[in-house]
Amino acid sequence: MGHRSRSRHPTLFASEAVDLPPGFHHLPGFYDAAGQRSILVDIRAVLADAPLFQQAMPKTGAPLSVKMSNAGTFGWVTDREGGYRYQSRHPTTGKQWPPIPSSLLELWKKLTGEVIPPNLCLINFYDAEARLGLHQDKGESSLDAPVVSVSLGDDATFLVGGMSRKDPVRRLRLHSGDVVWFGGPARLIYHGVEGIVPGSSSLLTDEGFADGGRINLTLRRIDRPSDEMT
DNA sequence: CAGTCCCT
DNA sequence: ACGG
Repeated sequence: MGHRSRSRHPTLFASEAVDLPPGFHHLPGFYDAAGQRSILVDIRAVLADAPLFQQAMPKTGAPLSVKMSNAGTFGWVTDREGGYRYQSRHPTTGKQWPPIPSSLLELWKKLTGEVIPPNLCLINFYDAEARLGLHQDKGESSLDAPVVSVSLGDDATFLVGGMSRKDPVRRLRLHSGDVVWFGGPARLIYHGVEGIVPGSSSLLTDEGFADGGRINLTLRRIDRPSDEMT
């Protein structure tokens, strides 16, 4: 530790200053190590009650590589027969989703200033092979409310597009403890996850997730469940 | 169209 | 571009 070796290469600063779309916010290092562990403990308890499960695309039945679960009044669910929808019960256990941990409700209020709390927390688990193609978070009735996202565990290459599928896409490296949120003009922006960097964080393995990986939490507000939304 | 596959 |  004898000398300062931090790079001050100008292009590094330039790449950090990537201009993101209006309404899209990246807060690197929002949670310190203790804060990350605290949320992960909450999520581990949620998952004990509402285990991760494999979802599938509407009509084709193509499986999603990201394993998911939910907390809140509603959860995001998709399968071949029913398509994208919000429902109050876990598809395999039949139980209602556990409540959203208070730490995440506080984050939502602190960040967005929204008076109405989120009622859906989607839990996404990425193993070494998991990806999530470019998509829009639509279907929610409340497009006024933003989407808030917390990254835990391994780094991810996040894709930030535009309002059209063919708009140019930026890559954004997300680290454990980062928070991203988007609303207003960015609420329907195309986004996705190109992949993770396996083994880049020890948070999950330290907290008992044997194989590591990445957990992402997304908070939203929806007004009602739905049978299908494409 | 939150999927996979294949091509310039 | 595809098929569902």
